[in-house]
Amino acid sequence: MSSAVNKIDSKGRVSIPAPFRSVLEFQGYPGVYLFPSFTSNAIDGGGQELIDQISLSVEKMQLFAEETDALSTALFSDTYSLSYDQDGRISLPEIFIDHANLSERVIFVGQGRKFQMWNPEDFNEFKRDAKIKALENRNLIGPTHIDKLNKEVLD
Amino acid sequence: MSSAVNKIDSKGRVSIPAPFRSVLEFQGYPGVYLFPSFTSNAIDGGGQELIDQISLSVEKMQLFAEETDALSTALFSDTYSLSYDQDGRISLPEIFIDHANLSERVIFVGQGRKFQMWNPEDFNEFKRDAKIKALENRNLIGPTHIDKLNKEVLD
DNA sequence: TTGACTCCCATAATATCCCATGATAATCCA
DNA sequence: TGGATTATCATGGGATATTATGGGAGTCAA
Repeated sequence: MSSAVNKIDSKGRVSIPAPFRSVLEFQGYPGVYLFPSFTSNAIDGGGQELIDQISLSVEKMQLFAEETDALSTALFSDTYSLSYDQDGRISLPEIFIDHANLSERVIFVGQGRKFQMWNPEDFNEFKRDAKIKALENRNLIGPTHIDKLNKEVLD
Repeated sequence: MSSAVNKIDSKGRVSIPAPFRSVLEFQGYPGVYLFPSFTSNAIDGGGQELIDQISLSVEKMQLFAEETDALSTALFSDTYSLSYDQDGRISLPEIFIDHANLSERVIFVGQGRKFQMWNPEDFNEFKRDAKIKALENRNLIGPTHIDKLNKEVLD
């Protein structure tokens, strides 16, 4: 839960927000696993638990061996394990910079056991769209004062 | 239900009123979950139960799976879990200050298991409007001396 | 060498801890 | 019962700790 915007400095380093670090350290090791999100221009991150969980669900699909190979290749080939320095900073591999369209600032968005890193502007847009879609959907179910709601939510 | 107006001090701290704290602690942990209200310039607050309620209402919207994920990401990114200090104070993230238009004072309005935080003036206005609407509705049902009632209620 | 990456330290801003105070409410007791 | 003593609470503020960030200096490899 929660989100925080941090700066990418001239050396390409960025601080993992302290609250996120304590969760990661609780899971075992002082570092993060990062991989590009499939569904958006964001980076997914998490600790040991996240990786364990992913490998587990891949293994469960073993019936379809060929697909599983392809899938785990796709999943893990771009996964990096980055340990952060004593100040809690990592330096982002270029592939993530590209994938998430990052430049000066990153927003860290908590999602329970994992988190995402976004270009802040992209995330705002994403957030706006998500709310609009939700409101449109509500409108299908029962007529509401959608203009008013839009205004409230989008402000 | 009760309400209380507390001060935001120079360091940005505000006391959670003691009666509210005892409800929160009863729910499990010495802290609050806060998020911006969908429908007004207020902050919704509560314990664990409140979070469960959010996830529930997201699910109730019957969106497609990706839309559900997107919406909960969007909502949770603005949801903070704040533990208060031994004096029962929290310091408010900037996003809440902005959303609820807060400056010097906050009014805590109890609503059963959850509560809202408002700018006191905004809340008065909201209350006034709500009463007017209620009166207008009554007027639709059967003619009443609405002007007189307005005067009585608003004074 | 140059560039990429560490490790280490400095600093400013913020958050947290801890204690003091005044106000109000609750309790006690002769 | 009424007045005095005790809690509880909101608030202020000093001291300390944490955090994000900048930058110097060292390491290693191409």
